[in-house]
Amino acid sequence: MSLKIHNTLTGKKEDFVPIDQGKVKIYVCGVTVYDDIHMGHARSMIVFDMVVKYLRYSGYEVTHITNFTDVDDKIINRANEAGIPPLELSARYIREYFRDAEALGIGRADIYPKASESMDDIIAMVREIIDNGFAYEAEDGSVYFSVRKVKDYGRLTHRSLDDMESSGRIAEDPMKKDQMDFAIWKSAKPGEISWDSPWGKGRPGWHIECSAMIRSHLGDKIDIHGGGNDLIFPHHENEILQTEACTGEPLANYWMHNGMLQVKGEKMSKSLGNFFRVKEVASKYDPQTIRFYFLNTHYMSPLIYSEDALEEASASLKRLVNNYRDLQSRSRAGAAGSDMVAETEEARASFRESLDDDFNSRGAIEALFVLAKKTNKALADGSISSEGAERVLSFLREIDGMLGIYPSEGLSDDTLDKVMDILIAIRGELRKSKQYKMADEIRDRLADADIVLEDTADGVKWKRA
RNA sequence: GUCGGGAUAACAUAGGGGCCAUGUGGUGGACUGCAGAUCCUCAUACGGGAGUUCAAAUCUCCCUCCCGACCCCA
Repeated sequence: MSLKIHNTLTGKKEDFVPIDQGKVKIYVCGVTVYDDIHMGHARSMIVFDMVVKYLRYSGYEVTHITNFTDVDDKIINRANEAGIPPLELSARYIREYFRDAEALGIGRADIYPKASESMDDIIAMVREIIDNGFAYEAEDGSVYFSVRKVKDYGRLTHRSLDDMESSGRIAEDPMKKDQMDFAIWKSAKPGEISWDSPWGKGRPGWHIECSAMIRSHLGDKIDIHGGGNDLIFPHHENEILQTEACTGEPLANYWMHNGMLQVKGEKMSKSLGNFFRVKEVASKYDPQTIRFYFLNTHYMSPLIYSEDALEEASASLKRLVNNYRDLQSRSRAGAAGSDMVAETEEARASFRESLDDDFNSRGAIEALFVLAKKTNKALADGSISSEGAERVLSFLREIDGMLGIYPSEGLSDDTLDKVMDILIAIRGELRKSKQYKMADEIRDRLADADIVLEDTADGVKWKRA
């Protein structure tokens, strides 16, 4: 069984073969930091977080890089409105990004390069592209990539240059030799943030930063390049051209693109104004629920965002969490019974098989529900041993390193166990003497403290809410 | 228009030639002082049309519709 990845470049699912055995170099496009991130960004972040974690789980040594675009028109405009320097604005939203990422349980990338701090690499690359004859300096000091110089434009987009040119809505730019040419260096307008370059003061075009940062941090060629599918054209297409203009080699072997989050059938985006900030959503739903919501569907599928959908995710996840809590309760009980080896191994195999199949997290979660059904049954008839419960729990913790959907806090608080034993015993006496009012009050007040008491045929059980 | 991804029960989603898919919600039971959880049970499916096949939700072809990309975007 081996990992398969849907490659946008070929449009097919392919066996994953890394450049260096046992190692993976992955670059995931980050965000332009001029505002808080929204749920669409969250989807991409959670998806690739799962991808990176699964690669590591599978034994690969992964180097993961995600960039920040911190120099750009929108940042400049926002900064002007706010009356602060652009890099101060972007620095602020980088801080907010990390705050939100943490709230979503996103693991840290190895490096987070910024455009503003990669200027030497960028300028060197622009110069190299010019030297190799793929770009030209315009009268105003901007540098444009000459798309007609490459023979196979559109490999990722699966369209020919002529197709695109005839359908494009590109504003006429007198500086360009061909209207499909794109800026890799933009000359500065008066008073605008800029860096010195051989072509005068200016700043990088949007696509060049990724090409330059990948090259300086990961080398000429990487294994996986990821991002939202809205980046396929022109961003990723152009990254390919820029890098190849220097190296003569393909930039990445596998291109992965996540599907868009939609609101009422329309893409969630800043420009449409239909976005929900991670901050708002994270204040109402815990990170586990948000992660479950996104991972409960394949990363490439479109997903329609709604509060109802999150509520449903919350209800669904509760089933898994209840099962997890019940297993913890059984594990504490010191009971005899099945060791659950077969069930756990079956679930692990099924889980891995799904993720190996183009990171099908939905299928992996389905395996968890199947396992929960089996263990619930065993819990209901008391046929699972404490060791068995612990075995299942340990498996769930193992895979949760990737999914991040189970409760994060530990439950092995001996003191709490003892206190609960006492409370349950006292409440039992009350119930025996039919003092239900008092018994219920104990239960209600424990609920306020996020501890759930359940009266079952096998005695009283408790778990955290 | 050109490219890409889709259409699966009430809803949200997996699957991808034959075998009881998963969850939410709904039905009826079991358990139960109540509540909750859990178990059992039932119902509702593969956009439309041709074809291939012993067998199609799954393969092929055609059609319809939806979303996205083609200016910025995760």
